[in-house]
Formats: sequence, C-alpha cells, structure tokens
Amino acid sequence: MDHTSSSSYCIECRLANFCLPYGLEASEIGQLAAIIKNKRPLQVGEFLYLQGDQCLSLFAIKSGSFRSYVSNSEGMEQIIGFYLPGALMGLDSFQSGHFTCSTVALETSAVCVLPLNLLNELCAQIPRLQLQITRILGKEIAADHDKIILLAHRSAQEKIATFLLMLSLRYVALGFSDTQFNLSMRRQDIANFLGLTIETVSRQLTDLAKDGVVTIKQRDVQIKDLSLLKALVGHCLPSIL
Amino acid sequence: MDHTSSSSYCIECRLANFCLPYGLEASEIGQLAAIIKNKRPLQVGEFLYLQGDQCLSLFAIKSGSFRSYVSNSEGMEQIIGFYLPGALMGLDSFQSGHFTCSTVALETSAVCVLPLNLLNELCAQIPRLQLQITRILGKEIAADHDKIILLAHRSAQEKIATFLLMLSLRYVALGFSDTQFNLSMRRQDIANFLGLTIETVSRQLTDLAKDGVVTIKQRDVQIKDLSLLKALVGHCLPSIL
DNA sequence: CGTAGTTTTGATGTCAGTCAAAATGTGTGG
DNA sequence: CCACACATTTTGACTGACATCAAAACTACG
Repeated sequence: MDHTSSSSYCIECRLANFCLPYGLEASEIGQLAAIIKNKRPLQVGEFLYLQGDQCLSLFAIKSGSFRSYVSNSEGMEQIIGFYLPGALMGLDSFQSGHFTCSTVALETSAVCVLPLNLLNELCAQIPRLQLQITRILGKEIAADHDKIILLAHRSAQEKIATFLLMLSLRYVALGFSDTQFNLSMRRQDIANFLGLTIETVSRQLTDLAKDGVVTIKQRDVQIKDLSLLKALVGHCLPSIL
Repeated sequence: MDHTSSSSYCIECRLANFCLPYGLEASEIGQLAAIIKNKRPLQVGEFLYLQGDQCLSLFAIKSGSFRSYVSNSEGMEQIIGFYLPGALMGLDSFQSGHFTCSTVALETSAVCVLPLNLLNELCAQIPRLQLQITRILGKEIAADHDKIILLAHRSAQEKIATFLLMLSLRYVALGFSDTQFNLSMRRQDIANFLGLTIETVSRQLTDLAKDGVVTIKQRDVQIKDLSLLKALVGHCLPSIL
C-alpha cells in the first residue's frame, strides 16, 4: 500500500458532498483530508478487503465501483450491496472490528483510505464529523431496510426495474446521465443480489426491452421511458444502493 | 409520558450487559442511568413511535417485545424486525432525524427512554459510550445483512427453521429456556417478516411438527430436537433479530 | 353462546427455478 | 489478424415451490 498523505484531498474533490465531508466546515474538511491515505487503484476482481480481516481503515470510493458479499462455510455467496463513488465502505465491521463481508472491485477503481484510529481521534475533536458518520450508519441501515422490502415482497420484474431505477437515480445525483449508463456488474451479480437466477434476470431485461422501457446491449443500458420504469417500480422509491 | 428520572437504572438491571451499558465502567453507567426517562408500559398494539415522527429519543426494551415495520403509500407493510429485551430501537432515524419505520408493542412491554440530546452530550464526554453506540449500529447492519441472505436465498422451510432457532438463541442468551417459549407475534407477522404467506408459515410449522423437530400449540413453541433444527438451518447461524 | 379474529387444511394456479443448449463476447497465443 | 478456448448471456422446455383462492376449525372475548 502506498501511503502518500495528501492534504488537498476532499477540498477539491467533486464528491465531497456525497461523502464524509458533507456538512463539515472548510477547516474541518482540511483536518479530515490530512488523515487520508492513498492506495494504488484496484483492478477488476481485486479485493479491497476480505471477510474476517481485521478492520483498520474505512474506505471511500473516488472512482469505479465495488460489490460486497458474504460467503458461508459452504462457499455460498450473497451479494450485500454495490457501491458507487462517494460511498463509504467497511461500516459493517463496527460491531466486531472485523469485516463481515468481502469487497471486490467491479472495474478499475480508486479509493481513499481512512485509518480508523486517526478517524476516531478526529471524531472526538469534531462533533460534526462524528454526527456525519452516525448519519451515514443510519443511511446504511435505512438502505438495508429497502433491500429487505425488495427481496421479501417484490416480483422479479419489480426487482429488476427497481435495480435499474436506483442506478439511474444514483448516477444522476453524481452528475452523470440518468438514461444512459454502463452496468459494471455481471448478470450473475445482479441475480445474486436480487435473489433471482441469472436466467430470470436475462428474461426480465428482455421483457423490459420488448415493452420499450429500456434498450440493453450487454453492459450498456439506455432507459427509453423513465416514467414507465418508475411506474413499474411503483409506490416507494427505495434507496437500495 | 411519565418523566420520572431514576438514577438506579441500569446498575441493577439484569439486561445491562445486553444493552447500552455493556463495556462501560460503573461511574459511566451511573451517568447514563441519570439521563434515562421513564414511560408507562405499552399495551398490545400500542405504538412506540410512528414512521415519519421526529426522533427525539432512542428506546431500550426492559420487558416485552416489539415489531417494526415500514409501510408505503399504498398501505403495504413490511416487517423489518422483531425486538426483544435489551434491544435498542430507533437507530434507523439517525440519517434524517425521523423514524423510517413504525414500532408497535406485541405484548405488554416496558422501555427506557433515552433522550437524544442528552445522549449525544454524554457520548461526547464518554468515548466508550460513543463506541458502544457505534458497535450497536454495526450490529444492526450485520443483522440486516443476515436478513437479506435469509430472504434472498433460502427456502420456506429454512426461513421458518432459522426464525425459530434465532428466537431460541436469543431467549437462552437472556436467561430463558431455549426449548420452550411463546411467540409474541402472529403467524401473519412471521409470514410478512420472512417474505412468505400465512398459509406457507402454517404448513411449514406443521411439517416441522410432523418431523418431530418442534411441538406447537398456538403461540407456545417447544423445540423437541434442537440439533435437528440446527441441521435444517445449516451453515451459518445468522443473527436476524 | 355468538361474533370476530386467527390459524389450519385443501384444491388449484403460476412465477420463477432448473436443466440444457445455443449464441455471443472476451482474451490469448500463434 | 485470426483461431481457439473460455466466460458470459440468451433462449427454450419443463418442473416445482410457494401463492392464491376457498372453506373449515379453532380461540378469544364480550
């Protein structure tokens, strides 16, 4: 790991308002930036951390994307979430100090490393930072609740539609197009995440294309009728990512 | 709400080690106990808080049990969790300051009220308390992950078996019997929580009884073969409650 | 004892899973 | 640049687990 400390971090980062610095004052952001360590970019399939590893740092995504999954003794895996730029990863370790899931890069990705000991010291000094971390933890819990709703009581079609809509909402919030984006995950990952099989995912995507809701060429998604997509999702707009 | 302040709280509470005071020193527990407010016991069906309410306090369960659920604009509900003595409720509000779910008593239940403003002040003074809250938040996230795994990739039988086993484990941890307990929730609640229908829950319970795993008379559960139950759950022992 | 709520049981239907194979895409070495 | 191997995705036929619909049995409570 490359440990270049870099005090200009955060202040000039376009993701600052979607990340830890949100709500902090300029001087506080500077203090936060000072503890951030660098790490060389990760390639597709490279692990950020493994389930069971001791958690010494949290990680914020600068670019790229990740998937987190839990695996049990029999090698069965369940994807817990996908993470896009601005997301904070590693919060699941707060109970035991060890990561409860493994996290792997879906594409070439860059992260900021936040050493826990330094972060904790800083939290004690900056109440607003502690508050922001607590807020992010609360957000994670609320997002997990939305995942539970999706998994428990939605059809395959609704699951897929919700998944696409959430990506769209996340990308537009990050300043990208909400009608055209690339899936960084495989069908297998989507299926596992949504509690479906890969064949069902494929068929539902085909159906959505037939109905004129989207156009899909491999990883490339074009949303043709966003309002129809929203109608399919219906009622609530869960924040599953 | 009855606001009797009670400084002997926590210190003599048999649940202290399953609750917020865990890991604190005696003097710190005293400080924590000093901010706890009383509230008259809740009856079956009484709400502790409603989705959307501003969160001014967290709640710890002294006795009884609760269910939390999210409802959407169409009145559809999803139960997010059941809470037993020692559990801390209201953490889902940390993102926005408002509760994201409604919480209702399943039986006559008593709670400790922890005013957020006082709790936050105390956290700033007692780092160990802040740490413990963070730990509990991490635990909540890890438990939600287990729920996600259960909902996504388990059969009806595995879901029911896991549900019963978790109740058993929780009750034994609290000093009760692990082979005989009462379900405080209706079949409908279990079904909703597990993403099943009430009929499927009923049939699976009947099957478990036929196989000699349990005996069930209405709400009364007797586990006849705990090791068989564990075998049905298999691999991981998720902490879904 | 009667009404309403809850749970169980039975008959039938369907959505998504499974199995299998074809089609498409991706990477590597010659 | 092509050929080959391998991974991923799509499509089709069939199956099965759970949902749905319907009604009976059981509980509780005034």
